Amino acid sequence: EKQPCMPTHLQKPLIIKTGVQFTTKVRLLVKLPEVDYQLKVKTTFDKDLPPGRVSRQFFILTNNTKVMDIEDYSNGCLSVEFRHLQLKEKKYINGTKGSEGLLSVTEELHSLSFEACFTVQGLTIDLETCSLPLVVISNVSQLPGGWASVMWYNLLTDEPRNLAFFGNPPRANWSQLSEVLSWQFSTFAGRGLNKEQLAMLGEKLFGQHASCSDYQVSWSKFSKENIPGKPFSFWMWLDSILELIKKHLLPVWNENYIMGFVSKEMERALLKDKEAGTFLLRFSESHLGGITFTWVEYSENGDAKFNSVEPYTKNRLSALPFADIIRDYKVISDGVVPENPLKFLYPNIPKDEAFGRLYNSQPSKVYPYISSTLIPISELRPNASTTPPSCQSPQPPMTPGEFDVLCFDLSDMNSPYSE
Amino acid sequence: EKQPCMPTHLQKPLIIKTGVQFTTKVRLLVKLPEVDYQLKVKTTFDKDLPPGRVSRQFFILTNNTKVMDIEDYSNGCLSVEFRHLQLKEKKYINGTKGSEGLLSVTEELHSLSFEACFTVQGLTIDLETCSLPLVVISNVSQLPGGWASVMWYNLLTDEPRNLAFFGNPPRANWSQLSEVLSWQFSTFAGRGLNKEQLAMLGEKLFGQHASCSDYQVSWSKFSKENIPGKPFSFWMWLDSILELIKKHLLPVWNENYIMGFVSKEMERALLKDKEAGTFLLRFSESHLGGITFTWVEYSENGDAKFNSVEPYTKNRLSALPFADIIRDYKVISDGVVPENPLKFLYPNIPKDEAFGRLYNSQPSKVYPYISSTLIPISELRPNASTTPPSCQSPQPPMTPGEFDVLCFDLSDMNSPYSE
DNA sequence: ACAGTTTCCCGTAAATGC
DNA sequence: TGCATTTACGGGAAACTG
Repeated sequence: EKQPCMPTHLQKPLIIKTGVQFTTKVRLLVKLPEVDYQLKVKTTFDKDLPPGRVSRQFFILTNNTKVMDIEDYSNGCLSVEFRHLQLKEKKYINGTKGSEGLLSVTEELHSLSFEACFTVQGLTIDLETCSLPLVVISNVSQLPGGWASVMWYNLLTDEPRNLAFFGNPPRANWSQLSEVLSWQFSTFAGRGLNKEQLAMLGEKLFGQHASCSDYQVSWSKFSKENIPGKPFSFWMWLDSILELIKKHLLPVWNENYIMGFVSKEMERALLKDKEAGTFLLRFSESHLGGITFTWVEYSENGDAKFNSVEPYTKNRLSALPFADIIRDYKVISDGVVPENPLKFLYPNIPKDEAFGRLYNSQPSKVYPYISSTLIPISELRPNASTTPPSCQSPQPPMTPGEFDVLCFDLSDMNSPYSE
Repeated sequence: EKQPCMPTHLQKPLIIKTGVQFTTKVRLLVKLPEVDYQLKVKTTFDKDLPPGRVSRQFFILTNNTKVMDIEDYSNGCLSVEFRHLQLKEKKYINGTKGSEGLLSVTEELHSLSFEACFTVQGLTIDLETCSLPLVVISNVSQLPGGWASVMWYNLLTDEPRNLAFFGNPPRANWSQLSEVLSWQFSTFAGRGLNKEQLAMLGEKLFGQHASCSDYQVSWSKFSKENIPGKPFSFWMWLDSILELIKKHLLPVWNENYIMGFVSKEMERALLKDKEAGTFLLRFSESHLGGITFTWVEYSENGDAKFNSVEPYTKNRLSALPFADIIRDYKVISDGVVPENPLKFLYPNIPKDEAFGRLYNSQPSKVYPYISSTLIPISELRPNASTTPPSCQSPQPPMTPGEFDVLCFDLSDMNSPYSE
């Protein structure tokens, strides 16, 4: 006699942080006859999990029952919104933790259940439904891992609540995955990734075999294994860049001035033979969340020389916005007057024409003080060098594909991390 | 038959933040005969307060009883340490809040009580004692206000628990107060304030009448009223500087390179006739937690010209350490090659001699990148000016007086804010 | 010892209360 | 409405815990 209130469509797992409030809403899609009594809904965390299935157990710290109400703004159906819900971990549940120690916390999927019971014409009916899969984290530092799970789940299954998904996660085709990655950028940074940028990402995952859009990526390779020679996984690296854009590079990114994902080889191929002082902007591949610029100049004998500045990370960028860095960057070679080597944004846009609108208005007058600003400089000693390796080929931007976002009909989650 | 376990000596109020753990320890100074049973101590917050006396009420969220133990490292007396105590505010206690709405939260004094009961030879004895006065805050932004209360209480009363102290707080003699202020700096920043620095502070409080060491300062003038023309009180200003020193200027302050508290008039009097490029370091009087440098230069006709840079605040200083700012500061006047105008720390110490040891080691090589650093610059347009007013006279440093710190015998508090 | 995970708590921002 | 105070929670770091 327990029966799901409604079949639900494709549901996305979302992320909840313990100790941080979230909101969830349940809507009754069937019209009940004669609803003149109160319909109480109770929400429970991980209600139906066989114990031991997940290694961590949580409970709802706050009030978890509420009476349904007629939705004011809609067609009069019943709904209830739980606010200020908060999750807390159950500690020391009979000795030790559950079995699946193989999964990391962000691979562990959970769910919220909703129950209601009512009697109509002498017949008692139990309604029950269950939310989308959820990832529970305890610190925002786990958010990137949580997002990786969300993406992988959405991409690779239509099952509404396969909580064991990460026990044996399927591989993704690069053609699908690259679309999702581009969608991340268009959703959170306002502009997706173009063909060349995606090609570079594919190359990072597969090596030089690139192009092949039906290569497959394993979950592990995507977000768990470190990139060879680096102390972080592919997704951790990519997400650090997404964060950098969101917090410090939004206008520059949206103007499409950041080529960003381009190999060092490609970079050289592009800049070679461009006018001296032509530069492009590229994300660091060696450090998390860094952006650098590379410019070309020519020695007396005509040899191209490529210089890249030490990547700027969030700390530096919060001291000085990136456009201002580009405007003010100076190189001092051997006591000569400092000069800004950045003249043309690749392929040939005069710097101020590209970035002019993005420069910060100059320091306010703070009478009686002399205003002061920070400027980024490099001092060149005549004994540095850089290495040159192989090559490849990119081009202009393309519109990111649309990612199919489906709605969650019956219950609607809202945590700070839900979108 | 309730009797205080021990008279206690001078006790200092300390600061507890709601929701943040603190520790307190009670020691039984009388030796009990035949202690073969467990002596349980219970701690209560604001136990004896007549309701309505304070406007906010709090309770101990965590376990508040514990059994006394023989202190291992000492002479075998009984003691108990409560850890992980946490305070939470009682909400909506019978309608509205208490009466004393006149006091701000940091003026409201509270206390912790400790009770124990034991039976010896058929005689039941209740022991009870009560902690030092306490200030309860809910956000670290209230910490400066809390410290002001702690200082005023310690300075002006010997009463162990006059919780009504701020109902009518006495005035302080400047001679006492200045000693306490200096002690704040020597305790938290490693170096106290000298005679000249204190004179400048006195002047700020009293105006030009200064010198008079028996001037009195009211509690309100010290920490509640704003300085005329400024949006902050004297103590808020001073504390912002203390914080700036603690976080960003410790070595420079301890080397005594920051004159800091010096009026603009005095500054000019000092720098006048010093060699061009002589500078001194001074805290901003117009903004909270700022430090600036002022240097002297001379025009062709020999007139002294004084320049002060826009004060550096914690944000700037966390992007670039202050010593490096001094090392790298450059002024660009009308396209001429940038020059560092700072040559000699007042009175005549060559800059690098003074600050050399404090400079950050130069940027690490980040092959294959060109390392980069931020430098502070000012661009001078030939239309700025500065104002000159009156004068006075400072000199070299003096050792700060010792502040009489008395121990708390019976119970010992420990919160992150207790010292 | 160590890595994965959680807790702690400052500091900013937003919300709340008076 | 404005100011005083509290709550919220990201982010860095420490503590925990197998």
